Amino acid sequence: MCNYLVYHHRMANSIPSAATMRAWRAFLEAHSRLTTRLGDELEAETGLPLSWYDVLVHLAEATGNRLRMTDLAGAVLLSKSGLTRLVDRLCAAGLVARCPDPDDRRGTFVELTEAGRNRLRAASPVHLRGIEEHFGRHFTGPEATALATLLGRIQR
Amino acid sequence: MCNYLVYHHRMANSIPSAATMRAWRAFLEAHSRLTTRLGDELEAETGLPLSWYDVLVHLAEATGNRLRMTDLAGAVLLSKSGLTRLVDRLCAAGLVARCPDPDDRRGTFVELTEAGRNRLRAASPVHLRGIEEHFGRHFTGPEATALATLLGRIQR
DNA sequence: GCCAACTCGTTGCGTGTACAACTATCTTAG
DNA sequence: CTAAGATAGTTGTACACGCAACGAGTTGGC
Repeated sequence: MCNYLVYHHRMANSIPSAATMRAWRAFLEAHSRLTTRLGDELEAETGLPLSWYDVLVHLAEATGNRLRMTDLAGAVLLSKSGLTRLVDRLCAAGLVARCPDPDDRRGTFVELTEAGRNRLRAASPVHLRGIEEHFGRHFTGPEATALATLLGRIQR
Repeated sequence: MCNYLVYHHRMANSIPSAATMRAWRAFLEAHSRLTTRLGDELEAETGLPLSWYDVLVHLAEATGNRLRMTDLAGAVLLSKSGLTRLVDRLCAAGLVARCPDPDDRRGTFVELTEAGRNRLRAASPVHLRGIEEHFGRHFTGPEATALATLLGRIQR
C-alpha cells in the first residue's frame, strides 16, 4: 500500500504543490523500505519481530516497567484487540506478564519480565545500528533535527 | 506497530544520535497517523480503499493505462501474491481488467477500465485535499522540497 | 534443437490486524 | 442506594498480506 499520486485535476484551492507531492511520495516509499528492511534484519539477527521489540521498549521506558493495556495500545499504535493478541504471544514467550490492577479490577498491567528485559538488551544494539545505518546515516545532525521538527508538526 | 525507541546501551559507534531518534519517532508516528486518517477519509467519502486508489493512480499514469503485474506490484510496494489478490478485487469491481501479453504468454497486463478512470477522477480531489490538509499544509514550499530531498536519500 | 535455469503470475497456507459485540467493573445522576 | 451509562479488556469473525511451492512459458549454453 503506498502511492496515491496526483491525478491532475486542479480544483480551486487546497491542492498539494508538486513539492508536497514529491515529499509525500518519498515519505511513503521511505517508510515502506525502512520498516521492511529493519524488521527483516531484527528478526533475522535476534528472532524478535518489530512489533515485539516495540512493546518491550515501551515497557522498559515506563515507570515500573509496566503499562496498562490501553496505554500500551496507544503507545504502539495498535487497536485494543490487536494488542490483546500481541500480548498473548509475548506472554506465551515469557517476555511479559499480565498482572491485575488492584485499584481497578477491570484493568490489567503488562509488565516486562526478566527474560523480556534480557531479550530487549540483546536486540537493542542490532536495531539501533539498523536505524543509524538505514536512516540516520543519510542526514547530518542539523538535518535530522530539521526532519524531526517538520514531521513533528503532524500531530495527534 | 511503531516505535522501536532507544534502549540506552551505547556501543562503540554507529549509534543513532538523539536527533536521529527524534526524527525516527516522528517519522513513524506521522506515518501511522497520516495513513490512517487519509485512508479513513478516502474510504468514507468515496468508498475507495487507499490500496485501490494507489493501483488506479499508477495505471492512470502509465502509458496506455496498463502495467504488467510485476511492475505494478513494485510500484505499489506489494508482494506478487498480494497484488494478485488486490487485482482480483479490482477486477470483480470492474475498475481494472486483466489482458494477456501477446509477446510473452506468461505475462498479464492490468488495464484501467472506463469505470476505473471515472472512479479515480471522482476520488482524486478528495485524496489530494486530504494530502494537503494533513500533510502539505504544515510545510512551506522550500520545506516540502527539503523534506523530499532528505527522504529521497533513503533508496532502493 | 534441447534441456536446465530462470521468470511470470497464481494458489495454499499461516499470521497479524481491525471492527463489533460481549462481560465485568467502575462511575455518576437522581 | 440504585440504575444507567461509561470504560477495560477479550473474543468472534473477516480480511489483507507475505512466503513458499507450483505450473506455464521463456531463454541460454552446448
